[in-house]
Amino acid sequence: MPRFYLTTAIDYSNGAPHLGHAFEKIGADAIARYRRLRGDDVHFLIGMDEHGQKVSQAAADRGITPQALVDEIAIVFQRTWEQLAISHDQFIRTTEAAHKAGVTALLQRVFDRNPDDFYEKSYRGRYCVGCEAFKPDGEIVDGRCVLHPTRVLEWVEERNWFFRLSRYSDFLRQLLTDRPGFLQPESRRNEILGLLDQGLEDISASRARFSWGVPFPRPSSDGERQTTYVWFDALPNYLTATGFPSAGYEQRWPAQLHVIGKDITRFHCVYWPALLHAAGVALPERVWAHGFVLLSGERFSKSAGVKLDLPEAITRFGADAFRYFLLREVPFDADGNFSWERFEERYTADLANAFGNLASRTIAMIERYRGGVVPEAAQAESADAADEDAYHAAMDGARGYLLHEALAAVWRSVSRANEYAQNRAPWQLAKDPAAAKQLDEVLASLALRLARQAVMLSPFMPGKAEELWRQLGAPGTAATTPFSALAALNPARWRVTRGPALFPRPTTADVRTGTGN
RNA sequence: CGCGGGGUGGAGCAGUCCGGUAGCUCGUUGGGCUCAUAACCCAAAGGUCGCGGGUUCAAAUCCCGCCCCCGCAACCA
Repeated sequence: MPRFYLTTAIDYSNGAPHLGHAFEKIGADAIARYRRLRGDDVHFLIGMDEHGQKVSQAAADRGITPQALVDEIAIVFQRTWEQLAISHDQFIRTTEAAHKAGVTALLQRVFDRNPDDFYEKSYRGRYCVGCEAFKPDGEIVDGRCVLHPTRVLEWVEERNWFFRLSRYSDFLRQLLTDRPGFLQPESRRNEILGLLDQGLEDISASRARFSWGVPFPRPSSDGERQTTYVWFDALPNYLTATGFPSAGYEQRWPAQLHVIGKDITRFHCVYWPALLHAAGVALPERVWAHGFVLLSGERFSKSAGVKLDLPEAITRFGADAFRYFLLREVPFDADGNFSWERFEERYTADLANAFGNLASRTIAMIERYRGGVVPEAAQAESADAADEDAYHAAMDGARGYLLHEALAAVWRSVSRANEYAQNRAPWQLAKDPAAAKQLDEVLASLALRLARQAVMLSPFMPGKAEELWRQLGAPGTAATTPFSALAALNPARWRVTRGPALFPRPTTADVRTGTGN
């Protein structure tokens, strides 16, 4: 059974989860669920990045300990992931003892194997607490950081540990060249190659200014104990989650896939492989950098504040519809827009009218014409081979993870089923006793198509897929019906049950007030 | 200045790598069906493919120049 260890970026404990966090989790979750249906041994990791000066400062402002603060935030995130039916197998937090021990061990391995890779250097410049970084002149306007104009830049001189990233340029170029699939989509790979062409500078690996983090494993020459800098703490979570450095971590590592936002490709495709290489640890197999969900064409930012209430957005049409909308509307390899107008359009057209109604009419006809039992048919045709191929081609990773294309393929098959119903007109066949066999064939075919669609959609809308599966009277659950079993699926004798509408049409009140399903 | 992405019927997008009737969804209009969530099916109208020039028998697609929008700009998820 092939292993499939996938991760998302861990989220920074800096407020409530927003649409961007949700998009990444939902996309990765669809991939995880898809791999399970293929029969892979999936391990799906998500988590929190809980260290850093911003956290300790925010905690101090509220008069609580940093640990109390991140505990609180972790619960809010976990509740949201539960609401969205994220099927992660593990939730890592960088404040866990095992993680901290893993980071220490990883850095220690670098010291052991490449003693020159960490060195001390003085650095002098203006420091932005918002960015937790020194700012070059180009990013300073009126003495303030352009990203955090409300904060005052501090003039700081400190001696830190640095990582000799510059010596890994060739290694990284080689990595991206030899393994073109290591980083996708292509545009992101080109960006990183361009970055490498400009040459890499060494990066700092420790901070003296705060202690909320993992102690850097080696004291400075003056005896000071610094704190590991964020990326050297956060990135290793993927590795420490496997139990590294304890024996057996290689059962899971290396990861098959890191799902990240396009803004942090540099850290995942430059810093991270270089660090692992320096430590002599295997590299992840691939990185997928998705785009952003924009709100009316603009990126929402931490500093600009959340512009969309996530819990409300999820409850408005339900978690399944929310997942569907995001993954259908926003290409997983590029940016896309979120708007209520589009959401309502897609909900009504795709979910209620096309798909929900297909299920409704099919089940109603089986009840009305065949007493609620799917008839035996000599040939229940599926006729959706091309769409199913397209679905898998979009999902299996060969071209990346084009979730929106996979959904489009399923909807082609939904349209085809509605056309089929129209053309075969079972309501006419039902009037003619001599056409009984034809009617059986049409009803069985429609039931079969719906069942296959339910399985294909279960990675995207696990709740509704299961509901449809139950209404069809299909055996077991959609989530445990592997793709390999679809070819032999036969709906004969399933007892259907007409339930409430799968996706009820929104009422005017829903649209206006934002309540409802 | 630089790097990346984008500018295609009313809206949102595909097509551009490998030139040759401009495609999809929504919306609009007309028709059909009546199993179904006033859903479904068929058809039609609607586009100087950002602007200008060039290559070519032929360009949304290749080349040159320009305009506009968005993001990044080395240590911010």
